[in-house]
Amino acid sequence: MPKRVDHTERRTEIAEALLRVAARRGLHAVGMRDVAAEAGVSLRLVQYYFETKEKLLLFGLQQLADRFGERVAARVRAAGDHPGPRAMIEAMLTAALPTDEDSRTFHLVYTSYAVLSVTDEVLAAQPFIANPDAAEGTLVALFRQAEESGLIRPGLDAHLEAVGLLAMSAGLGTSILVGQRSPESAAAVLKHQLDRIFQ
Amino acid sequence: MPKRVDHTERRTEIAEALLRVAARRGLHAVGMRDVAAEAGVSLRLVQYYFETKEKLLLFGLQQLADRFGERVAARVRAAGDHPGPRAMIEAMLTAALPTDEDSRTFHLVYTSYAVLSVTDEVLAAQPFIANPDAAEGTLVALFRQAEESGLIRPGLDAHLEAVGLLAMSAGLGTSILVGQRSPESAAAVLKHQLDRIFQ
DNA sequence: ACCAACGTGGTACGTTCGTATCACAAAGAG
DNA sequence: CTCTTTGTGATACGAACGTACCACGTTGGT
Repeated sequence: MPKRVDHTERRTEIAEALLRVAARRGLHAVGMRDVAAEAGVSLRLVQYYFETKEKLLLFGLQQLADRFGERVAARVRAAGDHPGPRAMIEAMLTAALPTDEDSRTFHLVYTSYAVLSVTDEVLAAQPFIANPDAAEGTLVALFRQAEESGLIRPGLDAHLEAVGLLAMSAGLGTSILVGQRSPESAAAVLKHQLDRIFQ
Repeated sequence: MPKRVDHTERRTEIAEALLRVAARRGLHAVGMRDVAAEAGVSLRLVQYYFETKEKLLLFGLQQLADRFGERVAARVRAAGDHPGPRAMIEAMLTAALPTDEDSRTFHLVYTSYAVLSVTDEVLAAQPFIANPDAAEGTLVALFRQAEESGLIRPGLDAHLEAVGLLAMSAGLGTSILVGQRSPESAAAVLKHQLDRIFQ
């Protein structure tokens, strides 16, 4: 049976299983055995490809961030061939809202990781600063571009707007997740905010 | 030794211990024995006053929400004798930001509960809808009041503004918690947003 | 003064967790 | 054709967890 196997691919499959279980039962309740069962492999294999649970969690977080990046990129591409800054910004912000099962998973698991990273030092590492910072940078650039095109009233602080919008989007996402708000009303709030900034 | 004891008071003490441990090591890592040690009582007593861990968690969440309500109320009172709507709104929103150790605890543990409530049905019960909804209602009322006093430009949607600001505050709080943003810059973002709404 | 209920301690039980160990089959290298 | 490496299974181990059980001193009611 033991053909030579691609480690990276196998690790990805197992990490995907981890994310599925985490989405279903919560990240705190995920055990090595659950991941193994979900991936359809033995416990030993999970141990083999990720020596320790911590490394599995780390890889899973990385994977989650990567997948989300692709999701946002796809959304932006779907916004059209030459989308204006407003359309791109709206696509980015609404992509982060938990509207379908995939984005629900992302939001829930990512938030779980964020909570873990506060008390677990080794998990606090890269992605919780790098990833949102990148989104912030992109948003700032889009605002600057919109400003030069005269689409928004001049003199507004691109950085403050970008940070505020991202925080608002994240907060709305959480309230959707816990069932307090509908995705539609959250999108309306974001749209309202953008309406005030643009034109 | 067994004097007749006030159950409510004892339960409160134990719940406070739970919150302290949760703040230090994360809610997911809290065990009954940890709570007992932190409260300075035996494991048996924790079992005695809360028969099960689930009930302890539920009570702890209630306690956390109560304490936060008091905190916000104190902040609003501290804003002055006859604070304008703007000052009250700003007090409410900044009270939710994790600036000191107490509010850090609140934000972290509350977020942990929120994450748990998504997958744990019994925990999803009351406070995650009731509490934010109350804040939303208060904010809406303040906006209406400000509108009637002519402090803000007419025709703005009080509900959309309230929801957006609360979400922004929550999102900023999380980014402070994970170390991405400083409390000062988060407060500046909120202030900027309020500046645009008022007058 | 007795008796039932209350408050408290100690400890044991069954389960689950992450990790380690042992064994072995298949495949590439020489 | 051997031999070392790689992949995989089964299982064992020690710790920690939530909970249950048993014993005992104290208190208030009658």
